[in-house]
Amino acid sequence: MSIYQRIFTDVETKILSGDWRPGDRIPVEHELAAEYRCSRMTVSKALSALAERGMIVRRRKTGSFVASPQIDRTVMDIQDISTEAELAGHEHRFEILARKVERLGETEAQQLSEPADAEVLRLQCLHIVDGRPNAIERRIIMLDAVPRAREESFASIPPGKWLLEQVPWSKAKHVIRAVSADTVTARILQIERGEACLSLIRQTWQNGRTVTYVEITHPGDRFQFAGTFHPTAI
Amino acid sequence: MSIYQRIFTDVETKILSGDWRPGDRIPVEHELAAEYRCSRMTVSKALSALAERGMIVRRRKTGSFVASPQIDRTVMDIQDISTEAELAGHEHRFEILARKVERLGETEAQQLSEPADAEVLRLQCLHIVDGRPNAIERRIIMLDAVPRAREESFASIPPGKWLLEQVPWSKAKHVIRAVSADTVTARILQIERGEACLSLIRQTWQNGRTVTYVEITHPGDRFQFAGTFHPTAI
DNA sequence: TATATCTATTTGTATAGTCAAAAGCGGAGC
DNA sequence: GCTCCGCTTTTGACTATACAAATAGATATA
Repeated sequence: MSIYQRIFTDVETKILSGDWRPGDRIPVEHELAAEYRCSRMTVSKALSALAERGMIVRRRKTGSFVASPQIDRTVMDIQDISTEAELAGHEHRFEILARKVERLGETEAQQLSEPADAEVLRLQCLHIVDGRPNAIERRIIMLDAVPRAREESFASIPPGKWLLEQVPWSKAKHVIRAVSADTVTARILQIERGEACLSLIRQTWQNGRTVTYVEITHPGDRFQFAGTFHPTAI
Repeated sequence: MSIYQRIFTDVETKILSGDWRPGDRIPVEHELAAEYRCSRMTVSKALSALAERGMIVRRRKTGSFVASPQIDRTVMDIQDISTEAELAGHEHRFEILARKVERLGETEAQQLSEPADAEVLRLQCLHIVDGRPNAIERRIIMLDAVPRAREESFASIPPGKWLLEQVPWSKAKHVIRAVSADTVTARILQIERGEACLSLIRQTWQNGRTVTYVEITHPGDRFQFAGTFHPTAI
């Protein structure tokens, strides 16, 4: 393994493990060069690669800092409903419909590839954009991965936003489907039973452990996912 | 603009313009270094960045080559129905339902941000996977961007696959929605009218010019998009 | 003929330096 | 107080060079 790869993965690991938190300053190039007994060029190559991936932010004179965790925006321009809604200039609020701590059932455990008795926080949350129901969020948070969630009421901050601030992101899986609204969903979203809904399932990992699993169901006529992708310039 | 950025964009432009085609060999590092009057390190930095983005492939002793164009697989694991279906081990065939050359209408022109009188090839195509209708593809190909499409019948190769082989990709926009099947769509896909369908719209550009615009409609119960994304290692 | 070995080419990694650009900071002058 | 100037730190770009690793192709050997 080359030196700059070692530096890259060492720094990446410290960030993903939460050892270095967003905003923390990373040792300056000549310090890392001394630590790894290599030239500044080699350190620079590793840090530049991390910066390109958005893991860190570099500024002359002030140094390099751990960036705020966020799902890769080049992947899909959806991550957190409240942020998205506000960016688009809409009024957003939410209601927690249910919140309980329990253990994972057999079927779900298999679905998540997690042990059946794992303790989880189960949340159900309704998002309201511009006064109309916009999405139902059904979420499971693994309590061994995010113990702080046990004390959080989510009264003033939606779960998705809270998690993004708490947990550095390392891997995510998305599934997008079209489904017909069942009776319960239709009632909550104030739509007709059988209407087309867009369902997004996302499972997020940190260092191989599941952090959260969420299914977000939108009324099909009121929502769409959009993203522009291109090979970014240097 | 720095030297390595100039090299990067020069090579990128030659590839995206079709000047250098997939498989073509790129001048070796010392040739480019002489051309740009810089050191080999600088050339190396530019070419490595291109390799990381998947624009070129580098191999010791043999040199660097233009990679085959393909939609960034980290973005979304869908690009071309026939390739996807075959990779997943399904039997795939397709039928061209309509094919005509015409000029862009006012509404559509606005939607695509293209001049209203632009000549286009309009295609409608049904995809059948494992014997069942899987998707309707409604496609517009801009004939000034892809003149070769005028002579192509698409009898033996589906339009999506053909385009991927012809046109290098530079930018794409996706919109995913859930829609209820209208009468025509329902009849073609052999589903009930009003059933939930997953609609994917993709517009692809090359050097700022629209290449193609396509809407693919899947039966909601038979299809989903999935993708795993993580910060890739060096 | 088939296989092993050598050689030349090309990329990959690293060094030790230079100079430049950005930007925070303190002090001089008003 | 405020503005401007120069100092210093840190990153950014680049050079010239060195050696290593991979490997296609030529050559030698069994």
